[in-house]
Amino acid sequence: MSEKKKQIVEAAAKSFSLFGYKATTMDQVAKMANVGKGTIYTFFKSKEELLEDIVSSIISEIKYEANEAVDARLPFNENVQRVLQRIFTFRKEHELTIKLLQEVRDIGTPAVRDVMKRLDREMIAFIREKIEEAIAKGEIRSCDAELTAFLMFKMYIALHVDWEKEHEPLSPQKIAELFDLYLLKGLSPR
Amino acid sequence: MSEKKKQIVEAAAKSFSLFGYKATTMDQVAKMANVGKGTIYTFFKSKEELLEDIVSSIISEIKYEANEAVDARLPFNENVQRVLQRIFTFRKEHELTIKLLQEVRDIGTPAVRDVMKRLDREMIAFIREKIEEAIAKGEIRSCDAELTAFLMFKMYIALHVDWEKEHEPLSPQKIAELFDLYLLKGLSPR
DNA sequence: GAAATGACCAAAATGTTCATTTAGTCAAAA
DNA sequence: TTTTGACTAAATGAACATTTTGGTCATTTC
Repeated sequence: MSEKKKQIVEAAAKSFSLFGYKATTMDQVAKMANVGKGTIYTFFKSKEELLEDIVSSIISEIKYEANEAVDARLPFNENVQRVLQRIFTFRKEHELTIKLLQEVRDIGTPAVRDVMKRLDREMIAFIREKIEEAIAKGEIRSCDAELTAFLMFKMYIALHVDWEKEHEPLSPQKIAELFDLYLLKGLSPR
Repeated sequence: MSEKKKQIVEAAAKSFSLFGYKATTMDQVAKMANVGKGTIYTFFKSKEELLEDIVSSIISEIKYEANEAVDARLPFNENVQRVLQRIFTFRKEHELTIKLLQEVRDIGTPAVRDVMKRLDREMIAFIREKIEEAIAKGEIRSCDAELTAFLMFKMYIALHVDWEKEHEPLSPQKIAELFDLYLLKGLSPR
């Protein structure tokens, strides 16, 4: 990747993270990246594409981290927990992700909404792969992998995000325990 | 309840249902109810309180219907399914509920958002009661009833509402099956 | 001559003004 | 005592002016 492009992406990521997508202007990005505004448009055809590119990097990063969390020697239920925990820890600690999720909640910027939806979809697809692998290996009984991944994801959001809106947060141990009790007991091999 | 009050409540419910909460004016309600606007304020101290009163009725109605769905001869897992199905069928078919949920989604009227949140909370409280009864009777193993009710509710929304945003809708049978497979298997008595 | 640039432009966002609408009140009527 | 609708202060939104901003492209730079 060209040096200029790298500067642009870094500047944009920093500005999005500091001020949000909407509040970041292309002039701002150009200035922060020390390039002319026109240069940005030789690499990206629009502001939205710049955001998409950055979010694609985030997705790769999360997938990488989630894979790091997998330990082939552990059973499926422990690994799926580790993966989900990594994904949501990332979501909760990564500056840019936090800012973008805030922006969706508070302003609802359509471009940001779309891109965060894609992030969710890709996370579900990632979990789905893990489930399919586990089915192939006979670690869990056969099931609709897409649906199962979807439910796992939604359940994790419920426990990790929604519950805290009206109750005391749950400890990671508690979440793991609940996840095991409710979702995984139903998937253990017959 | 006085005749006038009944007229007012009916008119308001009809107007909220047709035009939404925000687009309904108190003059409109007064006209539809054939009363002077001032009369409304002898029964309700504000437009918001009028909405709250109407939603309270809806809550009672749903609770009544959900109780109707319970058959004491059936096991817990079937009853909880029947209750949840009734609750969500109501949500999906009741004109006023539909309109108010749309308004929250499209405009985000704060008063409506608050009142629909209360509806959710009360539904969770209702399910919680059923769970506590089942625990007392030894039909299911002991668990955090609030948390379990919360998860059941969230899972039903995921299957009934969220899944359809990007996939083919699930049949009621399929939902029941999934619910049983994932959530209830983990609750069966040891 | 390929890459980079920033002045430029149309369009979108934002600020401003002002007439209309609306939730809520209260003196008068029923 | 109960009901009412004209009234008011506040909220809304239509209309217009101004500024900002994403994106382009003729010109410059190396």
